[in-house]
Order: sequence, then C-alpha cells, then structure tokens
Amino acid sequence: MLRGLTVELLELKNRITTSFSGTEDDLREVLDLIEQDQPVFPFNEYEHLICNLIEKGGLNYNQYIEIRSEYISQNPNLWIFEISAPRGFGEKFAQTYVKGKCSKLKTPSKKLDPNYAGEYDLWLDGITIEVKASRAVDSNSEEPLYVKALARDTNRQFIMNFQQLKPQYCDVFIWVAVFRDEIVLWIMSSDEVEKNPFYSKGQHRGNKGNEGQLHIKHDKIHLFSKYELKDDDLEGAIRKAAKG
DNA sequence: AAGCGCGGTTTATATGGCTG
DNA sequence: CAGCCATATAAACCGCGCTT
Repeated sequence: MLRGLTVELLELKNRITTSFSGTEDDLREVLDLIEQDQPVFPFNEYEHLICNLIEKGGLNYNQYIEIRSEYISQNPNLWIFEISAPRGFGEKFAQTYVKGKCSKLKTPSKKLDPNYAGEYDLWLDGITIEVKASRAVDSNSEEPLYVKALARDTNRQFIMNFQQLKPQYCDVFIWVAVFRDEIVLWIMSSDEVEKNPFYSKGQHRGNKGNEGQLHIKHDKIHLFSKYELKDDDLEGAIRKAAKG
C-alpha cells in the first residue's frame, strides 16, 4: 500500500489486513471466515472483517477510526457512483455541479433564447453549452458502480464514453469526469470536439448522422489535459473556448 | 386559477456486440 | 483487441384532465 495514493475499495481490505498485528494464523482464520460469509445490508464484509480482527486482538478501535476517516476523506465522491439513473447523474448532478461553479451560467429557456428547443444545457451570455458527464469505473469488473469506482491516480483500466455529442448545436462542451476522489472538468469548443481524433460520429441508426461519441480511455486521458480546468475560472475557460 | 396524479415521451449514461 | 456503433433502462420532464 503506497502512502499518499487514494485507497480504492479493492485495496481497502489490504489496508486493513496490513494494520493487523496479530499472528498469520489468526489472520488467515478471519479471512476464511469472511470469505464464507454472505453479509446482508446493512452489515457488510468490511465491518465484519474489522470486528473479527479487533476480537483477535491485533487491531484496536483507534486504528479502525484512523482507517475509517482516512477512507472517508480520500473518497468524497463515492455517493455520486450510487446514482443509478443516467439522468439523475447527468442532469441533476452534473449540471447542478457545473452551475455551482459559475453563477453566470443560466438554464436556457425560450425567454433567454427565442430559438431554444432543448438542444443544449446551459447558457452564458449567448454562448450555448452542452454538459456531458461520465464516471471512472473499472472496465474489468461487473460489480456495482460504487464498488468499482476508481481514483484519479488509478492504474486500472477504464473507459469514459461521452456520447450523444451534437457539436453543431452548441458552442462549447463541458465534460465532467468523476473519480472517487476528484472531479475533473474539461472545456472544449465544439470544433475541438468534432476534430478530435477519437471522435466517432454516428450513434443511433438512421439518425441524421449528427450524433457522435468520444471514448476516453485510461491510456489516452493525458491527451486531454490541455482542456482541463485548472485555475477554477470556469467562466474564463468557457469564453476562451467559445472564441476558438 | 392553482395544484395534483398519471401516463407517455424524452434524455441521460453504462455497457454490449459486431467487425476488421 | 480496438474502435465504432447500438441497445438497455430508468428517472426527469411534459402535458392534460380532474379536483378543489
């Protein structure tokens, strides 16, 4: 376990067992017990493991509290992975989050833009903005999202699929990439999206050929760092992208 | 007129599957 | 295997008739 790196759920067990100072035999016995057990909500594998290790005497309450608070503070975004509905995540969470970063962003309406017909998500002084969101989860896991959620510094594989992209209907894209420990925003002009080498157009069969997708994989993500919002000046980034 | 309930429609992302 | 396209599915949204 490397210090300083975020503990992903898959590593938490390791973090707990390395804190155990008891004998190898006791540890093995407890791990076997956990393996056999089928926990039911609200009980779970981890509290069961910890209780058993404390009972064996190789772990104490303070260590448990330390592991617990470390995990909580390092994984502030896990609740976002519990949002199961696509629209709950994309619309309710992501758009609200982006709006919270810049009070000048407005939810569009016919009053604001007489031609508005639901083709974009946010509006800033006439700049039309589309918000897209995706969560980083382990590609090789079948577990629920909140179990396979990944940290930004992960070495596991993931694919973020930004889709239903319609560059012709907005000026600027804001991409919200959620990791269990961090939220990253990328701001790109629709031109930059359309010209991106990973942009693939066409999604729904028979559509007018105007909806594209763009997959960002773990090994390609660094190519987008130039679009990343780093100084928290979202308004400035949007205006800059809109000019391009 | 304002509010509610409800069913159909739209929109969002996660993931599957095909193809070279 | 990677890349592209397509489907699954669930909640948010919308509109409308009904009630108060």
